[in-house]
Amino acid sequence: MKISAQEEYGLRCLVQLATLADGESLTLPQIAEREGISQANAGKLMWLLNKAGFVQAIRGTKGGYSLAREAGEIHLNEVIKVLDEDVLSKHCESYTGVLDSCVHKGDCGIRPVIVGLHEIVENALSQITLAQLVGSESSVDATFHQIQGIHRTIEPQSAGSN
Amino acid sequence: MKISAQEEYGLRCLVQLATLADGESLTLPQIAEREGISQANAGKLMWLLNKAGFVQAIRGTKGGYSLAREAGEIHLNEVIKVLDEDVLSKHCESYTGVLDSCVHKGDCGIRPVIVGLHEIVENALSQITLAQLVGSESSVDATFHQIQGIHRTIEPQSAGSN
DNA sequence: TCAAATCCTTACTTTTATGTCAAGATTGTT
DNA sequence: AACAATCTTGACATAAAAGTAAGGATTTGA
Repeated sequence: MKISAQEEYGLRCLVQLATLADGESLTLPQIAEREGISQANAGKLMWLLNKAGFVQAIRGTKGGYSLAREAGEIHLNEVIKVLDEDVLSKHCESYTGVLDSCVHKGDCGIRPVIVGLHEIVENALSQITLAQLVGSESSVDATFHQIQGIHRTIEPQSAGSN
Repeated sequence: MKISAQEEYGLRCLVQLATLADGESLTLPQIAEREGISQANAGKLMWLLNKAGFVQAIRGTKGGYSLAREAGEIHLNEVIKVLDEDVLSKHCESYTGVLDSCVHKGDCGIRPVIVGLHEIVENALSQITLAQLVGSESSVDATFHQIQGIHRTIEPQSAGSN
C-alpha cells in the first residue's frame, strides 16, 4: 500500500499554492523549482488539479496558478481521490489474474479488508485540510497526531479464534 | 494510495492455505487455479512468502505448500510489509523529482501525513489475522467493522483555522 | 498588431512493476 | 537407477505508470 508519484507531487504543488498570500500566484517554472520537479511534470499535475477544480489558472503574461478555494476548505481525501483516479471502485476489475473476472466474485473474504482500509484512510484524510500542511514539520505532526490519537486507544480484540 | 498486485495476490494465496486442514497442502497448479492466476506467477509469490517464513514448501512428488505458522498467528501487517518491501522507509528517497534528494529534506509538511497514514493502516492490519479471512464475505466484513468501529466515533476536529 | 509570457493538450519516451519462461534442484516412486 | 512431480531461481518479455517534448491557445503590454 503506497502513495503514487502523482499523489505525492500533486499534493506538494497544492501545498505550495496554499502558502501564498491572497492575490498571489505561481507560474509553472516557479512551482517546478520549488518542488524540484521538471516544468513539464508540474504542468501535467496542475492541469489535473485545474480540471478537478482545486486550482485556478490564468494564462498569458502575469498569469499563473492559485487555489480556487480556500486552503482550509480543501480536504486531502478529495485531492487524493482526484490524483489517484478513485482506485477503490475499480479494485475487483483490476485484479482478475489471467481470467476475465475475479474468481472471488460474489463472495470474497478480502474485499471487506480492502474496502475497510480505504474507509480508514479516507476518514483520516478527510480530517486534514491543505491549510494544516503549511506549517513546519513538527507543527503538522502535532496536528496530525491529535487527529490520529484515537487510533492508538484501540482495545485489543479478543482474537476471535476461528 | 492503493494495494499492489503483489499484495493482493500474495494475500489471496495465503488465505487459500489458511483454509486447509492440518497436514494438507496445495501445489502450485492448485493455488494458481484457485486464484485464477498463472502457475508461474503463483510460483513467484510463494517463493517470496516462503523466503519470508510464512509458508513451508515441500519439494518432489507429494510436495506442496502449507502455512509455516498458524493462521491465527499471522497478522496482515507482517504479510503486507513483506509483499510491499517496506515502502515507507524509502519514501523520501523515492520522490526526489529531478534532484538527488527531496527539496523538503529537513523540514517537510507532508511527511507527518505520510507516516501517520502508514501508522493508521498498519495499526488496522495488525489486528487482522489470516484466520479471520477464511469465512464468507459477510462474516469477514462483520469482523473487520468491529475492529474498525472505533474509527467512526471520531469527534469532529475544530478545524484549526490557520 | 506584434511579441513575449504563460497555460493547454496530445503524443511520445523512459522507467518501473508485473508477469512469463526455461533450465535447474529436490524428493518420492517404481 | 530412472522417472515423474514438484519447488527454485534468474533471465526475459510485457504492461502500466511516470515523465518529457513540442506545438497550440490565450493574455498582456508595447
